[in-house]
Amino acid sequence: MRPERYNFRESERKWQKTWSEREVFATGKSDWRPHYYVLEMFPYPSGRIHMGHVRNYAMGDVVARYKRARGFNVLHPMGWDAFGMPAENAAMQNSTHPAKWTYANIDAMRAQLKSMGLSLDWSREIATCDPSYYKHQQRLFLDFLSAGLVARKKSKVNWDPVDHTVLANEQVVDGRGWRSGAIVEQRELTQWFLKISDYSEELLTGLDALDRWPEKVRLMQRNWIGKSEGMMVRFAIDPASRGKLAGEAAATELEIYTTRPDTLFGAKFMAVAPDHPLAAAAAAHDPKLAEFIEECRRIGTSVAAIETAEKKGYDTGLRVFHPFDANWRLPIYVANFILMDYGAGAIFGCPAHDQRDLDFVNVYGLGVTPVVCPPGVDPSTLTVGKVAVDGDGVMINSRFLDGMTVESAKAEVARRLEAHTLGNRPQGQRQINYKLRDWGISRQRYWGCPIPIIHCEDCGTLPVPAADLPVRLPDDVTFDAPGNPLDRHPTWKHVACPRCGQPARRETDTMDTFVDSSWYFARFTDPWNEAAPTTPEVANSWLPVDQYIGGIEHAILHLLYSRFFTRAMRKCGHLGLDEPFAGLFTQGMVVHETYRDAAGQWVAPSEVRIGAEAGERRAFALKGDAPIEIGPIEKMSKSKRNTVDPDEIIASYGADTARWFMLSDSPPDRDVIWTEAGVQGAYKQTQRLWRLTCEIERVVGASRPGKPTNFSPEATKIRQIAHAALAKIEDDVEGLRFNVCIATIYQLANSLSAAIGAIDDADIADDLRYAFAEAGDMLTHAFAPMMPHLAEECWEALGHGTLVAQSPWPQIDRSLIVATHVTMPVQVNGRKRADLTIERDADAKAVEAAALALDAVRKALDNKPARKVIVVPQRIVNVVV
RNA sequence: GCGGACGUGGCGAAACCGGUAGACGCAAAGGACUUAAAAUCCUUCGGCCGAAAGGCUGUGCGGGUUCGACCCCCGCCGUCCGCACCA
Repeated sequence: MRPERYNFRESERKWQKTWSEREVFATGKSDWRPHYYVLEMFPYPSGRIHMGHVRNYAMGDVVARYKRARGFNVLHPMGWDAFGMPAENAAMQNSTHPAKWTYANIDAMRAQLKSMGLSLDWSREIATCDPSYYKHQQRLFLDFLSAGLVARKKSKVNWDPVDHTVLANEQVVDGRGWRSGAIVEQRELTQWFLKISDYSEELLTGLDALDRWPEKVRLMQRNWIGKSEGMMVRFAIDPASRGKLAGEAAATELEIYTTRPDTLFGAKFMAVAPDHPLAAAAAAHDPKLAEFIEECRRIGTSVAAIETAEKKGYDTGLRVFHPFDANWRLPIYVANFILMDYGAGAIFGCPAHDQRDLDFVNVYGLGVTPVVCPPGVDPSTLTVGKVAVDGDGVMINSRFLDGMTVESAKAEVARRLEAHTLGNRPQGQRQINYKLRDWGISRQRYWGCPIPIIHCEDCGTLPVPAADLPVRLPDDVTFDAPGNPLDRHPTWKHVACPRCGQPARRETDTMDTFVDSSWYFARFTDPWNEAAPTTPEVANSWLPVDQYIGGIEHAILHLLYSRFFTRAMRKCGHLGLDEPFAGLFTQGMVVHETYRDAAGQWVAPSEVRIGAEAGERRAFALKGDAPIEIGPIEKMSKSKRNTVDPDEIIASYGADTARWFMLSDSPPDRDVIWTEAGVQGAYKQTQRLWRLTCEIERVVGASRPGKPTNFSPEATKIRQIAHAALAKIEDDVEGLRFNVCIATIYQLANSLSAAIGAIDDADIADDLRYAFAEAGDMLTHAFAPMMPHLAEECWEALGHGTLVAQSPWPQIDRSLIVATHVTMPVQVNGRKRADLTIERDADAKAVEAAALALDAVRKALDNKPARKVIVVPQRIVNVVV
């Protein structure tokens, strides 16, 4: 006799051991079967896995196990995104070494992941902080350098004056450093850049082919790349106004960028960015202007300030000539809303058709002339008040452009300005601009990949010779002072110049951690290669990743950087493809109710008892029974203490239950609400499936019958149910609709339960026993990707000597699914009145006649003749009176 | 401000191409078994009328197209997300 209850503790341990001993999930290196690469975004080793990880990895594991059953050679690896600031923060707080802290966390999290029973190939495990990984990253950096994909340039950065380090934009909150609380300064620092903007156009057009990516992510990347088509136009500066400028070499012209050359006759002013060279030149003789520029700089960083800042400007006194009218002069302002690093850092202002320009003009009273008249508006009555006019229309007040459409006016202005010369060059030139900036990767941090560069006073900036890689992080560093420990290390940075041998200085900046995660998916394809980052023919055989799964928060940064890296690696011969991820799925978050006590302090779910009072849900403290306020459902976070520890769930209910609950109910791309009742429900289902399997085993008996040649109607019915359900489950898993898939599994289980209840136990015929055995196998296969431990236990109970994890997906007999008869609803005037069961291939005439003959239909018609009968074969009949 | 997504029972949701709205699950109510509890099993479960059969109504709101609309079109309302002085 099988035990009544399924003991998850015993079974999960047993099957995990079996899988590991038999190396069931190690990916064969020489395997003729088609490849399938499924990958979940690898975790940062913070110390503990959280429910978001459980959800993410449960989904990936369903795909991996399913594809393995479908006959693919599946690659499903795991690693650690192990560099980053938390390790340094921990080092400062607990005086432990970042490496020690990180590797201890990795050990703890690996054990947690293993307790989930994931079908991972642990032999390929990598950690980005390991020299065996970052040595190849340094090699990639040097290859990119030789390929012209690396630049060293000055740029503005967020500088925290207390912590002495650069901060990422995300780490600046309301103009202050997130850790120190100090007001962040804008500093010019020389930084290393990866030239992602070389690929702006390719990264943009490449999105079109990523048809298995969420449209939302593609759109976000499109907006981020921010392509715009416009013109660079040079305006001559009126010599009479140039006295304002300093020096003999003073500028004679001003170049601007515009996407609206058609509105040139609506121009009222010119504006340059506060850090534009012309602004600096004009400020040299104008202390008030210098002060204005300084003020703009101070406000510059804070997002909040930008939102509320009014449009402000300062008239330099300089004047330019309108390109189409030598008698038309326009003033040059320095304005706080012009960005230096976009376009030319200067614009011409057309207030009628640009909201910002209009706001500006309304402050300084420079006037408004509309030049585009929207359709259906009388030009003589057109006025512009507080809202600029955008959109299409007909050109007015624009001399030779009058009457043209916006589009043809743009073309006409472009044609004329390209033909017209200023100096010896065309006055205007069509140009495409992108918002995408080059990627600054320098970080003044210890716990990151060292940039393999040596600075020599005589020879300049030199790459570390390949033979000297890796540039290893020194172990003996201190974190007792702010700033970069590498920079103040007594010896590490002092090296001999690889060219002249004189004393030189090592680069002490390390790489942004996003570099580490930009190519790990490629490393997984051959992590044993010590000589090179990839083995191209192996990498090319696995990549692109067939299914990548992770959070939407990486929609831009990580997913864009990886797309760039793949192209850069292709250029250097490490890969032979463009796109790293053929399929992308972004899963929703795990959310939970929040709780607060009377004092307003957050209370953890584990400290709360949920009860009912007067029919309403109420919460009480486990200790003392004080009432607890139930707050809104929010993303699980430590600060609100609404987290649930996966370890505790796995200990109380088992990994299968945790996985099953994460996959059921909510669509995978939406948030899932974690509830105690939901977990308990999932747990009940594991027991129910186990009981059902035991019953099937009892019906089937000790020896399985062979496949009979004929099946009784009862046996056929069971086979139809099982085959049809499995076919639907295939579709659901392929479409990543796990919640629907689970509903179908429930339906199958319910049907089989009912069928068993209906049979007469006395004498069970072989064909029925066969049908139940087959249905039991199919049911087990159906839930095996979600609850793999229970599935192994059931598989064994059903009399198999093999592992379900290594068994092929059952063959579906499609002829069983197509029934001979169909039942279709019959509507009268769009309202359902009856069901009609008829031969599947009955022709429309026969269906119509049968439908009209139904009592319920005749009654609904009430002797009135049918005006029209619509028959959709195998779907529906609608009788119109 | 710009862009996008979503809105279906008490709750999570399903409905794949315009064809039976609410599959499946949770919660709830009633019952069986039990000394009792847990576990398990059975029944009911969008709203209104009705003992039932059945009828009417119903997918955020208002229109439209269609034999037929959760689905398509137009106009609103609400929620969430992303971007944001990008010329």
